[in-house]
Amino acid sequence: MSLRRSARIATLTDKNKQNESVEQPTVTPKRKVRSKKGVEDAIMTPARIPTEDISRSSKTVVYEGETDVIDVLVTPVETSINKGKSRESILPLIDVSINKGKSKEIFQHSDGSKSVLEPIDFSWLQKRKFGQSHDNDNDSYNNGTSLQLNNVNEEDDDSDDWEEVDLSEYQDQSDNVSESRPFPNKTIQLTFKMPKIQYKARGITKIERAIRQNIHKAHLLTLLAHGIIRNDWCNDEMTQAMAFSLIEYELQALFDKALVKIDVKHANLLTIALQDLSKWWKDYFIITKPGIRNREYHEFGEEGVEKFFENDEFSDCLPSIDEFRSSLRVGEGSRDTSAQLFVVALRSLGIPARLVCSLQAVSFRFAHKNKVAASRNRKEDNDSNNEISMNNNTNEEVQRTLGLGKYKLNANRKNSNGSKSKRDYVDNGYDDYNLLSNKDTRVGHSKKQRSISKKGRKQDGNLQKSDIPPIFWCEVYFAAYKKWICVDPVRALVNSPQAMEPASNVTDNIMAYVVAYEQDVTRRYATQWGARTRKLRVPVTKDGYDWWHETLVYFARPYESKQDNEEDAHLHKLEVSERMPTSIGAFNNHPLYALERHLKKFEIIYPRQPIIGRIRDEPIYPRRNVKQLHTAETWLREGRQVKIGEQPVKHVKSRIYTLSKRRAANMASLYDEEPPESGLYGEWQTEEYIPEPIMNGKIPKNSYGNVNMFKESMCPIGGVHIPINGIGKVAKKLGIAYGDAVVGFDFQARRCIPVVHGIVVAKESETMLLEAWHEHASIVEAKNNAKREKEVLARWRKFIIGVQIRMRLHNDYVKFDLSDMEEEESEFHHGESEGESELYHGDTDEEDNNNSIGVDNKGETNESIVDKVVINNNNDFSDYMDIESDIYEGKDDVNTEYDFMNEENEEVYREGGFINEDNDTYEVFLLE
DNA sequence: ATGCAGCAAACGTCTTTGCTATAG
DNA sequence: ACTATAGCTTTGACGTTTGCTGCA
Repeated sequence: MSLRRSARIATLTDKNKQNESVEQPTVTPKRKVRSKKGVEDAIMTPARIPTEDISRSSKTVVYEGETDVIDVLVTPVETSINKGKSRESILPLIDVSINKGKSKEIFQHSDGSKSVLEPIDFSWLQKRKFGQSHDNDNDSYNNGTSLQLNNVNEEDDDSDDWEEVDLSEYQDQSDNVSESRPFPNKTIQLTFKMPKIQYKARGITKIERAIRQNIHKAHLLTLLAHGIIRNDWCNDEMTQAMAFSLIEYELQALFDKALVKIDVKHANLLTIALQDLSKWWKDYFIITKPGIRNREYHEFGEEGVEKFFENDEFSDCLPSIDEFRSSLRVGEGSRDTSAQLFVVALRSLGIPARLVCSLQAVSFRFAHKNKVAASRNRKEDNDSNNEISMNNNTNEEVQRTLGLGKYKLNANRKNSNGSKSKRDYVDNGYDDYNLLSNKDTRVGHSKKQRSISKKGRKQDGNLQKSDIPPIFWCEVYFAAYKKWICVDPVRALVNSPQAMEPASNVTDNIMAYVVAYEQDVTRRYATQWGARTRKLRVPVTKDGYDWWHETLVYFARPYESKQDNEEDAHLHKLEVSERMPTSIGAFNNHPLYALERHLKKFEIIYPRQPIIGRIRDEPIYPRRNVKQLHTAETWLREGRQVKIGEQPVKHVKSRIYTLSKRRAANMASLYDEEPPESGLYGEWQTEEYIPEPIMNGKIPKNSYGNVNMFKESMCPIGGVHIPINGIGKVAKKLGIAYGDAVVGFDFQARRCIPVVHGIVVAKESETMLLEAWHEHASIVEAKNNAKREKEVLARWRKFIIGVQIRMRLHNDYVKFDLSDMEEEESEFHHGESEGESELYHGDTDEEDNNNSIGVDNKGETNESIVDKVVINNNNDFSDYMDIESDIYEGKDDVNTEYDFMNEENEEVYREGGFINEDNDTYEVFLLE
């Protein structure tokens, strides 16, 4: 038996053909089919069948998952091809779909070889013509040993891809099913072994990346807002007063002294004062919590966040400024609060101090899978060992969360010696208002008031002396240096910006955005700005949109101070003087340095001096020497031309983008020609395109008979570009020499199509041409208007005649025959209307205006039963809305014909349309 | 354990001047 | 006979980025 298929079964290797005819079980007697020998060995190549097509089609495809059975129902399909251009043909089709929508499947054959199975392209199939008569009908019916797959055009020369399929093997089995009709139900069952191929987990999609980036941005904004609020609190007079009263007089005096004069000597004094103040602060303020920490993405959405917020120990939650003040009063809180209150203290002393925060937004980058897994495992381990080593776990967890690195928390938290002295200073009953009025007595106050101990006060020596970089710290402006100097009160560090940057392997403190309210000062602290830090921030998009910059502008001061300018200059200097990266990879896309190995295809280093360093013997060049190259054509596109005598500085293999080029390349490869290369030029080798002049009224054209007008500057000298499409015809008519102006290219279906916009003519003919154009345009417009008017009137005429016919039918057959309807109708007709008079609208000629269309019945049709129909667009139909809505709701069965009275007691006939309430128009359905 | 280089996969950019049949 | 126009063609290649892996 045989099977008629229109599947393309092509081969990868075996090109031998076996032309065996086959019996046709379906409508068409037999087809010639090409495929590879043996179904089992068949390798199906044609690809790209859209899976939707398969699912929508009537043909049946059964895929039974692990059972590896594919049922294929062969259905004869009648197809008309090419809109009647070609003969109709009948086309049996097979749908083969495997693995639910995967576009490409790999099949393992019995011999172990793998091949790609590509489903059948039905649209392609349907376009193939099938011959209606077949020479070998008898043969095919008789021997029935081979399966012939489609190809209809037996004479077709492109048959190389097609092979006969010997189905004898397969047929032996299926013969048992039915002798006379081998496939009574036209179902074929093909059995394949499922490929044992592990598909790699898909990588990160664009959407996932966008989601993460948005989460990152949202988180940044909340952190930014958090800092703004805390900074506002730092400006609170009351809190400042409280802080001021706490500071010992000696310290205050020291600051007063340092601020007397602006010079280096006094600056040194200020440094000392700051150091002393931080030492004092370190003693006064006890850190009980670490404050904000960076969290990994996977920790969100799990129990991590809730745990984080439930456990007060890890959060830095101060609901209002009251808690902020009380934290100052009590002298304990998170490390963040400590830094913030220190800013309060500085500002209370009149020191210009900025609150600095390294925003810890959850990263939008994707953690390495093993890292995530490791961290999860660690967590699980902890959970499972909970009972056994509760203490250790707590410590570990706390340690991890706090980001304390190698610092071990003291399991036996005792109130260490360090806090003893402080207890003396704590005063729960501190009176704010009292303080305000008694600033002079503040020293006494503070000393005295710190004598009360506070029970339950926790203090951890490790938290106090931890030397890990902070999240919050501050900056003090040194007028003498014209610089902002960083101060970390917790570690009593002054002017050690490098100590603020956490190690790159720390995960819970990532320095990417350092904001000094309100300035981005990241570059002061990030030592590897170009190589590392930059990549942690929301990237600037291709079109130059810098989200972070735009956001900060929104929050920034409306004015720019001199300090800001100085700072910008300083930060820029820092960026420029950043130390070189130490790894090869870090040079890739580095803003300052470049290696030759990272050059892109259209880039070159020019000039190759200076070499500013070496890494593993590779010279390091400044990034500014990396120059973009283009082909001569591309430069022309930019309105530039290569200078005479310049040679390409680089050659690259040219890529083939268009069909014509592909054909040319294929031809060339036949002759073993080398693939073409294109020469690249740098901008320094080019000059502004110099257009050719118009000589003797002749427009200079390119080899395609056009004028290149990629830029307006490319217009031929003495010529003018008239960017009006269609003006070429006019020029031609007038006999004016012109050239089509090519302004660019469109690319579709792998074809390049020049975009012509207007023409180029000699300047002297411009006026004449434009006049002719206007004339031409007005003629065309008038023609079009006349045409349109004619069409409109024709439609109205048709409509009105239709209405008249309908009315007459109604009156003749409905009204008089169905007496019970009459009553009902008459309601709508306002009691008027009997027979023809219903539509008759007396002498209304004078009522016609622009808003009405009156059509006189000139007896052109015998159907006419009315003289005039008025459609008025300007009336307020709201009065009729009730009736209209009745119609819409189907309360009225005869909802096609009504006439109404408008305000002028004028009948308005409306039928077959509806009122558009939105724009108060009456829309008409023209009944064909 | 850490950092680096190379690998693999996904994403995104680059492309740079027809032909034929039919209707009017 | 000539001109204008619709429809058809074939469904990309490869450079760059980025996460992953293995090695030193």
